[in-house]
Amino acid sequence: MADVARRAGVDTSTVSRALNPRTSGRVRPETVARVVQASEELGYRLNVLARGLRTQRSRTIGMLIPDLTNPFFPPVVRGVEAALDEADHTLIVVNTDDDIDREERSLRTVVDRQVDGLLLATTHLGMVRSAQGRTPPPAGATVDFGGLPVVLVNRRSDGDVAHVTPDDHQGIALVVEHLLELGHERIGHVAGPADTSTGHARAEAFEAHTTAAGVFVPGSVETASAFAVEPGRAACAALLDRLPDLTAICAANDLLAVGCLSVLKERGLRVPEDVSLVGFNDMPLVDFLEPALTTVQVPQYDMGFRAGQMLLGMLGANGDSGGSAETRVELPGRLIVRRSTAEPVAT
Amino acid sequence: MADVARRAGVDTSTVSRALNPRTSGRVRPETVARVVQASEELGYRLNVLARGLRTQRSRTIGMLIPDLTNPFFPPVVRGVEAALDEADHTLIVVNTDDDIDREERSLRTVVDRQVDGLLLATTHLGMVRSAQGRTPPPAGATVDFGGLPVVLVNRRSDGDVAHVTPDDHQGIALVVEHLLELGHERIGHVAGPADTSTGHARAEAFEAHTTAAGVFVPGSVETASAFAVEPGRAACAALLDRLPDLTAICAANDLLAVGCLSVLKERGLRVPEDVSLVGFNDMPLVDFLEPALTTVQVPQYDMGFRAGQMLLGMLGANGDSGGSAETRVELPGRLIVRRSTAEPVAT
DNA sequence: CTGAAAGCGCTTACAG
DNA sequence: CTGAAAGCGCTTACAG
Repeated sequence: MADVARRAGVDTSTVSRALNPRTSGRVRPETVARVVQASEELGYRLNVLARGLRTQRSRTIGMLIPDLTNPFFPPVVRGVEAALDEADHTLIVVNTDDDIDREERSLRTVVDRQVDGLLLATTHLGMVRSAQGRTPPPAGATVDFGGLPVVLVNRRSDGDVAHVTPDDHQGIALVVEHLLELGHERIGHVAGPADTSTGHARAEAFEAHTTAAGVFVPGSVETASAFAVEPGRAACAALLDRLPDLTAICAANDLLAVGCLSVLKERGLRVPEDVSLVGFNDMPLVDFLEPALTTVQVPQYDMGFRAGQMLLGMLGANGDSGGSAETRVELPGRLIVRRSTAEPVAT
Repeated sequence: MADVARRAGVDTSTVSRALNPRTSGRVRPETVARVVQASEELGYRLNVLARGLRTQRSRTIGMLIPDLTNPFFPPVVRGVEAALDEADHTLIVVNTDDDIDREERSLRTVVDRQVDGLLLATTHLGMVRSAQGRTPPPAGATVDFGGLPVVLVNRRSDGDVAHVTPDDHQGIALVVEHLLELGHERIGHVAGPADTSTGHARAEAFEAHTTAAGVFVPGSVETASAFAVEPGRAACAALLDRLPDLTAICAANDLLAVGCLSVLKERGLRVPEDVSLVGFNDMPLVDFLEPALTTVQVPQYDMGFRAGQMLLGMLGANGDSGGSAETRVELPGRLIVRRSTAEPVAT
């Protein structure tokens, strides 16, 4: 920058003003032109870290996700990236492996990098409350990151933390309705872990909607230990053992549904002739399964985008000044009907 | 830091020395203890950005990938993260969408953030040469980032840029051998785009190995326009039209194989009875396809890990001082035999 | 409209 | 072993 100043024959402070769109109005147009030219000739690039040190804003956002390897997250991350990009912010994503210790370390890493805000797609909600400093940290949640703005992604919290999540109730409603219309009356639910807001909300929605329709079957909800294929297999097996006459299974996510599919086949049950099966998320390749999986498509990219925008809004960093100050958003899903659901065969 | 200094009754320079493991040896143990205690009481955390400004090392690495949404990359990214983590560096990943303009913008973003080095998993190789400043930038590759160390991931370059890639020749050799052993003699290859080093290398390997075995069929290589399902369908259809009597297809990647599988089924060809099919990468869910796909498992995590280590090595930032200075690594794959390959039926 | 000065939070020769 | 000083590359009141 000193070089640019010298070449343009001005002070560095003028270079700074000239090059900053927000302040370039205050400097004479000819001067701006001279500075711009000098900076281009020199190939000058602003050191954004130095700027951050001075302005106390790093224009960086930290995002914690459990596992990048889970296909649910990449589209979300891309959405966040897109939103941040518009406001010239950078994203740092860190994996936490769903491990509370790693979550704390990751949080520290990211906070130490002076992020301006946090996006949490992470499981252990206790952390969030602690983060906000609103309650004494629950056991195991000792990290404090001094009032940094945070928005939860794909997770809700019991406190009043901002979030954007899929609309689980609406999504499950779509599934139950679809199954009802086909004529199913004995429907099971392979639920996700109860300590995830998503697993919990979907199970709750399942009970609510089947009950409302008068078709809730006691014992029809089996909770898997994790959102993965193996736990899906185990839960489905348990469910089938308990209620062999189920004609449809609603899984809390596609991986769980894949687990169900595999035990169903193993037991000689045909999908959808004997048992209809529905997933959640519409992850890649699920349309090439046999049969192609009926599932709920969640607007993952949008979720990320909205979450990014929301956080930027909290920072006063996005263009639209008087934009909606909505702080809790639930995005509706879309039912994608494929081949894994059909009318139950008459018995 | 000033607060810590005051509380410990020392100068900030002493605080700095005491808290830095590399220099804490030079300060009296009691002083260190006092400083550490003060910093803990105050919850002091080093501002790594300020440190970076002073030391001219951000301890940050930039990584460009075409598309995080492609399941191939997340494990690679995790590997990189793991390697960097050990040396206390942070990763910034940016998507380029395989678009040359976005690649340049991404590069700029990341370079502007003062990264110490670059990991490029990106397609447009021209850029790399330009990056290294070894040749006049090819048309369209105008970005210059002044001698930053770079290592290519999953890509090779014609220059002498460091890289870590899958060993495509070895992987394809595994496939061809497997097919040969089963008795196939008319094998087709659905190749990836020729302008990707991976697509190119695999096609080359396919020709070399089938030729060496005396079973190369002229016209048996059809190049897909991209590594995706639809292009795989198109290429497979073209291949089948031209050579209806193929008994096996080797696809340059799993997505391409999925495309093949779908046209094969559409045409009433059974896999593996009529046509055997092999993919590459072993992406998630490919084992739940019908039939489960035989494929080559690439050590993605390891690739990322090695690449990260290599770059750290170039920066002199990793623990092991005299470590191997290998600069071009090709990691062997493993053939995962599942149900999509079998002996050809006798005619 | 522009310059001189101070300062963001650190590290590191340089003295002592 | 420790302090005082300078400086990394910026921005921003404060004068003029």
